[in-house]
Amino acid sequence: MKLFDEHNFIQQLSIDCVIFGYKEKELKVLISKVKVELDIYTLPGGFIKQEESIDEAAKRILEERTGLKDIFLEQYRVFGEPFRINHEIFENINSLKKEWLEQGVLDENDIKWLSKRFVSIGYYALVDINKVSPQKGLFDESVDWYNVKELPSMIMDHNKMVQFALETLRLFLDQKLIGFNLLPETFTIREVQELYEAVYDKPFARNNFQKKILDLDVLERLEKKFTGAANKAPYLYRFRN
Amino acid sequence: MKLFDEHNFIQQLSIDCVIFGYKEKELKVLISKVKVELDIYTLPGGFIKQEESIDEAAKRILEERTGLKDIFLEQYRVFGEPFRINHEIFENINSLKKEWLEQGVLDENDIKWLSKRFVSIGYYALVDINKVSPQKGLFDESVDWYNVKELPSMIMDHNKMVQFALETLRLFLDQKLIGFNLLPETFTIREVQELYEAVYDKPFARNNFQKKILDLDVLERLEKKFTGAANKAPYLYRFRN
DNA sequence: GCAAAAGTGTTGCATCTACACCCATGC
DNA sequence: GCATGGGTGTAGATGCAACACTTTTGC
Repeated sequence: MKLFDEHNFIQQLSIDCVIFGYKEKELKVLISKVKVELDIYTLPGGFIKQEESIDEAAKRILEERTGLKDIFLEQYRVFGEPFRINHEIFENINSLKKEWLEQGVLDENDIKWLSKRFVSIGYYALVDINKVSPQKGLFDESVDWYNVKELPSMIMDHNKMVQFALETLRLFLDQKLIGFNLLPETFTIREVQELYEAVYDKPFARNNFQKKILDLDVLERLEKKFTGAANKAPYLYRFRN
Repeated sequence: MKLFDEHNFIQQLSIDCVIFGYKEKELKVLISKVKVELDIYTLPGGFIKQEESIDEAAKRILEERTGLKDIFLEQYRVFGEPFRINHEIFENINSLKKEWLEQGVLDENDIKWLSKRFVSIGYYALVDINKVSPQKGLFDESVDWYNVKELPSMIMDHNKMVQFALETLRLFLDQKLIGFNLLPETFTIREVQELYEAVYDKPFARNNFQKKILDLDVLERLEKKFTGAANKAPYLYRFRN
């Protein structure tokens, strides 16, 4: 089955997404395990159709893996070293290649197409992890969330891609107030603080943080949240757009 | 003469450079006028060879037009709308196309190659304008410096590309101390201030600016510069790396 | 001396940080 | 009452902007 060719997609150009989620005080990244006997991990990625913009392509790729539309998503850097070739997948696993060919998942032209050098546009996305049920792609054995501090070793420069994405996230978290994309609809200030601490990997002073966030004047105070714990109930907040 | 094909270059992917220079209190951009009867202007650009990284490609393109090596040069954004096709050049100027074909500058395959949709990686460069003698590319009638505030209307989204490059420059001028790349080897504080005023298009308070720049502790004070003017001679400074 | 521009110092305001204190809740 | 965590207030430090003043130069 001919999946890829230059009439449908732009050749040698891909998009890879660093999808950030947040849960249990940990910043997490969505990573695919490729369906091969070796343990090969990659960022969710895809290609650009001839008739769509790169932003639309990134949106499509994201929707395929997360089921979500209308997500915060932005390009942050291009990765274009000449060694960016999928050696790991398309050279060292001939048995699998054979299987794919036999099952008609791919044909020889697809393999050739995929084996070229790729320049990849890095996008990063911020999602509410509770709304996502990760979807496997064509080549995926599984798709899972990993703590950004304990990532598996991925193909090519994908680990470096996450590093750059994290730096971009840190740069803009405050500046553009994008962090709320990682939280559920309502949340307490402490939860915001714990998110910030996960992103920057450092503690913040509780009271000053509270003041700083409230002074931004972007949160709407709702009712109190009774946790059952032996202390004052914190207020819930909602992000005003 | 077959110039372009997918064995030498990556298809449908280009690099466009916003080359900033500074002279006479004006921030300038290097722009090509294309060798056609109409007035068509473009940013200097080029393609990526199969064996080189995108940074190397950008460096090569920059060197071709400016003759300079070791220049500050960084990617800043990818432009990937599906309408990014060279209509202006390759559809509305059939007479010229004929000429090129007859003279053997290009062949039909090259025209086809160039007529596709291109995704373009935007790079911006900062150069000492005095060291540059702009070189014409293959399709250029002329290459000149234009005040960033009075640019001609360029093809496709090239004006927008300059706008984004300028925003990136403004973001990093202070943060990364890259402004000194636009100045000659030695300069006065006033010259630095005038550069900043040109970039941000707003005035700065003289004495506070001086303090701020010197407090950065990156300048080395040299001898005084006697201008012949009826006032105190300013010191010259050199940027310490 | 005087005008012009360089260089330095000072004061006030806004912002950030550290510390202190009171409030609500369950046991 | 007491431990726990939420919420608010205040003093000190730091950084930036506005203003004032002195210095050097050529006429």
